Amino acid sequence: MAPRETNPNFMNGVPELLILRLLEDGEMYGYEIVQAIRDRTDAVIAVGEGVVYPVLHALEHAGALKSRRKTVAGRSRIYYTVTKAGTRRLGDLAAQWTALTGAIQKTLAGSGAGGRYGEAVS
Amino acid sequence: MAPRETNPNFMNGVPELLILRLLEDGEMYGYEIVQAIRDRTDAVIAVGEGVVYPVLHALEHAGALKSRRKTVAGRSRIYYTVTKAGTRRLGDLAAQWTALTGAIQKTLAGSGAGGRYGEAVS
DNA sequence: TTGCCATACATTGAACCACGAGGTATGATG
DNA sequence: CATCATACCTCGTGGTTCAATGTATGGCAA
Repeated sequence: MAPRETNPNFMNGVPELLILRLLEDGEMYGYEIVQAIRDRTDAVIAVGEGVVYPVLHALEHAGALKSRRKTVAGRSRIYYTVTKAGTRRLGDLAAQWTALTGAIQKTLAGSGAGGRYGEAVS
Repeated sequence: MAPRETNPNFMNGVPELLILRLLEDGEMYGYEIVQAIRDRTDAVIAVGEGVVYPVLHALEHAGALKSRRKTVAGRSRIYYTVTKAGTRRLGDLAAQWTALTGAIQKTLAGSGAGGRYGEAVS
């Protein structure tokens, strides 16, 4: 038989994708990102700080982000910016995501004459 | 502080969704489902048997599927059919999935004038 | 007739990611 | 002066998915 070959962790890294995309529009700090995601998705997606901070650190460590400290109103913030490598990574993740959702969408829409689940909800 | 409230396991259950959707078009057996998913998605999504069988058992246990044994060409197969409860479940999952991808899509498309990541790939 | 591969079922251990809870510290508000 | 919102961080847990492995049978070729 064909030697297994399934695609590993096929739908992870969405927080990473969202974070990179938000930062693409301008520098932000962690706490701000948490709220931005909640706000822009009408709370459909709400990642906690326990998700965001580790991702931020990992991305910086991987060279996809760079940070600078800044103190605003006595508050110390760490602003993150996307590097060139980060933009590439964003492109990759976005492409993967598009392929994945496309495939699922296609399956949902299917060819069945009966119920159809691929249409918009509202 | 605002009592946390993130949305738990926000993108799981995709295999379950696909399996239910496939079975909606007619009864199938496990091994067949594994290949159907790979075929219909052009191998973009490929779940292993180790994913499919447990899901099948769980769904049957939950009353969303019912099964019947059938021997074809000396091969013993277990065919699964969606129950009324399964159809409901499928509807729920599909709605969740639509909401989720919609939210992500919106964020990807964003308002940024620069790069846009929400468009189709090809 | 003896391997070998595809079919067809199933289980298991590890890996991974996201989650929630908790922890520190400061400024504003009452 | 106490409480809340800001702002950072880490750790343990839990749920899913993964690859690997196991069993058994049928078809096909050497």
